[in-house]
Order: sequence, then C-alpha cells, then structure tokens
Amino acid sequence: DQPKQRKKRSRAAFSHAQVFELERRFNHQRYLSGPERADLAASLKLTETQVKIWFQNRRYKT
Amino acid sequence: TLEPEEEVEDDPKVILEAKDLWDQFHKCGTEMVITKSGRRMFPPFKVRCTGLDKKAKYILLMDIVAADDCRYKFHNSRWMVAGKADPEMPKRMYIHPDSPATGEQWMSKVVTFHKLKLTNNISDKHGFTILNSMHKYQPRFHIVRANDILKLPYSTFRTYVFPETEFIAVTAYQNDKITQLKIDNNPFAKGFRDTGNGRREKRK
DNA sequence: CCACTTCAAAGGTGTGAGA
DNA sequence: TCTCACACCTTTGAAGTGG
Repeated sequence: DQPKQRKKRSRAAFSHAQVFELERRFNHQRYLSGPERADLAASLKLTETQVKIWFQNRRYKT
Repeated sequence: TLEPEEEVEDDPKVILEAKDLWDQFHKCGTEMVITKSGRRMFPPFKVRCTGLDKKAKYILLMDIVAADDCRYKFHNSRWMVAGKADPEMPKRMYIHPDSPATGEQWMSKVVTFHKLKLTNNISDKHGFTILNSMHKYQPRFHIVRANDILKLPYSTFRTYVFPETEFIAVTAYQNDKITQLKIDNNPFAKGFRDTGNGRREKRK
C-alpha cells in the first residue's frame, strides 16, 4: 500500500507493510550500503533519504 | 521433556511487574472495561523472566480464562454472584509480537502485553480477546520453547498465574474506587485528575 | 554516521448523554 | 446495561539541527 500524503507540510506516516519490511531488514542488518538502500527504497516506494533516516532513527531507538 | 531437540537447560522464573499496583486494584476488586473497538488492560500486564536458556528460542503468550462459572452484579457497593455464567466466548491466545525470540532477548527487558485488547464484540476480526461482561477472569502467562510458531499447538506450555491480576469485565465501571485508581494511575486519564490546579471542575 | 530535539498525528483515557 | 461523541491527555516517530 501507499504512504498517505495529504496537506502541506505534515509528518509522513509509513504504512504497516513498509515498516514491517524495514523492520525485517533491520533485524538482519543494522546498516545498509548505498545500493542496498536504493533497492529497498524503490521496492517500498520511499525516497532513499527516508530509508536512510529511518535506519538512523531505528538504530538510536534503543 | 520428550523433544528430539538439542539439550536445553532452563528453569524459568517469572515475576509480575508493578505487583503493588495490581494489589491495590485487587483489594478493591479489579474491573476491566471492554468495548466494541477494544480496550487495553490497566494496570498493564508486564512480567520479567529469568532462568531461560540464553540461546534457545521461546514464544511467550497470554490468554484470559474464566475464573469461575458465575455471572456477577454490583449491588450495594459489592460484587455478588448473580447466576450461572453465560456461554463462553471463543478462546484466543495472544502471542507476544516479538515471538519467537531467544531467551537472552526475553530476559533483557520487561515483557509487556499492552497491545492485547479486550472486547465484547463476538464477531471481532482484529484478534482481540473476547470476554463476557459481568464475568470474572484470570489472565495467564505462558512460556513455550519453540523456534517455529507453527509448532505451537504441539509444544509444551509452562503456565504462570498471578491471582492478583484477576478481574471482572465491565462495560462501564461499577466501583468508584476502581475508577479513581485508574484515573490516579493511568497517564492517559490524567485529564480527569482533580489536581488543585483547577483544570476539570466538579466531581461528586 | 551519532547525539539529541521538535511537534503533529495517532490514539488511549473516563465522561455523560441517550439507547 | 451498553454505546458513542466529545475533551483532554499521552505517546510515537519522521524529520530537524548540530557535531
């Protein structure tokens, strides 16, 4: 499914499926290489920056 | 006991978190609200585990079973038996979302079941725990040694019961003392506390 | 990359009315 | 007894800022 994007300037909330996949990958590797990040971003329909920041936040979060 | 699996040495011990709080509620007769859309428990059911095998994988789960076969009513500020229990609801197990995980992982943190929700909706599709209003229930905690969730039904359960977590399911609170305990301790109900700082006005 | 912060959206409380 | 919309809170977590 799609991330919901409405309004001007608001917080993007990733879909359940997107988080599930991100989490699954994180469980396997805490760091992503450039190409890996690009692939994952494309398959999840997220920007590379979003994936990068997600992993960064996820690592910090305990 | 009779698993063809590798030798696993464990002797699990489980302690209930926030026992003091549970005791306060239990003393007054704990009530848990059930709604169509699902309601969390308060106090939240949390446990700390020790004595698991660090390397072995475990599935942790909960269920909530009838404490007796009675229906209750709250009369004259007291819970009284009001006849035989209604037909039992479909029985559901709540598997902790982190399952399966290693003993080391489980023991490293408090195991929380706050995502378990209670409902009175017989045709619930969310996997919530379905209960009968005005009936008494006992939550149970289970540890199962298993690496695959599909093997669950054939595995050996180790079951732990904490009597102080017993409660009566209600659709609206009956005992004012319970309502007050919830308001005083549940952060989400902070808006109903009558702190001198005159937010909310009158209370009876 | 990490450390922390920011700040809406999401969502959990009991209420009190009306069945 | 039960249900539902509120008002009033918290928690969540992507994005911001600086190192």
